[in-house]
Amino acid sequence: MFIEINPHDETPIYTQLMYQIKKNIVLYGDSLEKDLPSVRSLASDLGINMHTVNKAYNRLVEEGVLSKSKRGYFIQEQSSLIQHENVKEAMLEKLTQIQIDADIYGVSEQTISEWLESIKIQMKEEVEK
Amino acid sequence: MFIEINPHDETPIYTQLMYQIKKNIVLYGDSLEKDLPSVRSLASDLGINMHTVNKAYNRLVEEGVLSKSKRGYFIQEQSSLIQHENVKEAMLEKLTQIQIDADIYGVSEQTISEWLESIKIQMKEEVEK
Amino acid sequence: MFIEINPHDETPIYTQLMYQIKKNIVLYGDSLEKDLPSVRSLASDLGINMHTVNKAYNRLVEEGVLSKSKRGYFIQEQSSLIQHENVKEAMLEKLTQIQIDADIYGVSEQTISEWLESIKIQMKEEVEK
Amino acid sequence: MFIEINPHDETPIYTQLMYQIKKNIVLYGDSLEKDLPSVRSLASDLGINMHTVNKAYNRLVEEGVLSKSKRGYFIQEQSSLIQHENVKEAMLEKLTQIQIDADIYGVSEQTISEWLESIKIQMKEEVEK
DNA sequence: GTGGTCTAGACCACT
DNA sequence: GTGGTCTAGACCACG
Repeated sequence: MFIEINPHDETPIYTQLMYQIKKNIVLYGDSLEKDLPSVRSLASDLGINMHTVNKAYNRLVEEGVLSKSKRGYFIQEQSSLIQHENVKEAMLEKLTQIQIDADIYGVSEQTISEWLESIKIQMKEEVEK
Repeated sequence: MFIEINPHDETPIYTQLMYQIKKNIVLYGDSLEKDLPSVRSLASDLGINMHTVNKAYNRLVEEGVLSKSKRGYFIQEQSSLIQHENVKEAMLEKLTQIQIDADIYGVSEQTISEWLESIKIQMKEEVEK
Repeated sequence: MFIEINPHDETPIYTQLMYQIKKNIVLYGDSLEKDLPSVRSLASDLGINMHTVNKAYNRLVEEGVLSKSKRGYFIQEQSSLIQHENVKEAMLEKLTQIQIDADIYGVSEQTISEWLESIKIQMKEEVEK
Repeated sequence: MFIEINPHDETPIYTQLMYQIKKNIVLYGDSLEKDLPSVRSLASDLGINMHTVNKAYNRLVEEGVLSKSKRGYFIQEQSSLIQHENVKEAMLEKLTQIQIDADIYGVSEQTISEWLESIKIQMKEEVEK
């Protein structure tokens, strides 16, 4: 797990954490340890509070990305992931906002495609590091 | 201006307002009145707080979508819109999150394209109403 | 809202709160105020911490019983309640445990029906108080 | 004894164990060996901690389902089972919660009866395996 | 005044 | 040593 938190970012730490964890799963997939670091150890590693990690973990359990037991948190098999309605709604809202902003700022569809491509490339490069 | 606010939504009202105004500009463009309703009247029309309208207007001024004068707020000429760095960053962040969620939930690029299409169609239909 | 918390009960306070709120909705339904007391005021009324109330409220939002906005928490229209899988699973697990315990302790089906009846009657009586 | 433990489940392992043992008694009754596997052997068979098995056994002794002697744990004669107050209270609490959830989610009494039926059928089918 | 987030620290249940 | 729960208190965003 390679996790980076930017404390000066305005997006909540727990949200950053959620996406960092998802990113790790997407990038490293099956080669990752199935059991996640304990809330407390990850918290101290990242220099943040235990409760913040806890919130991120539990949100991911709600989303179906993780599972929890009395022994800790685990990465769910990707195949068993069912797309939750809330997640879809959140994606649609973001897409709508992107569409409106693109229209008003004159950002072409092609530009957006290029941005997406560069995001993907950047993610792939992180794997190879 | 056709503006709909959902006070029971989790997204801040001022954000909703910003996108509703942008949407109107995108959809109706030049056929719109250039001067916006006064802060007070819009607030009372929508049944929301004056400060909230103020915040939305001022943010849009910062983004370059509106301009402010002694006599009120005006829609900027679209041609003069400069893409602000903040806006681009916000769009990139949303795109990154969408990309990660799409990967982890197995949403194909095609599905996302379809979603985008339906968003556009839905917006066009609103014009014809 | 008539809410009673038993601090000596082993079931978590936030769980007790969840069921107390649901009970109020079931019993008093439409005659209830749609907006709930603020997390902080309810917390101080009950002599418990704000975060505990918060947790109960948010869980109920997840279950679809409440909705939240920037202005506070609201009771959802009962008609719009969709039964979440998690809730059904929890109910099934409880039923299974009840069934096993009933079998092993020789509690007849009739006795269980009687218990259920008395629970219902007790709840109705609380309304009339 | 056919015992299945799901270590990734949220319900405590010792609780799972307790119900699995009770289930075996209900299903196979007198045809079961009266003496239970030793704490150590069951723990290693199931790949769980010794203390966990111990806790489950001791709780069942408290409930009157098992008895303990120098030589190990034994299944009590069912006829001698006295219904403990704690057990009844636990059952009543579960029933109350089920009742409230059923009311609020619009689950009819008939549906609950059907669920109970399918639970019973499922348990019977396990015997025949 | 509303909730959201984050921190700090304590005690408990489970393994 | 794992997470769960609860408390206390601070600061911030929103309205």
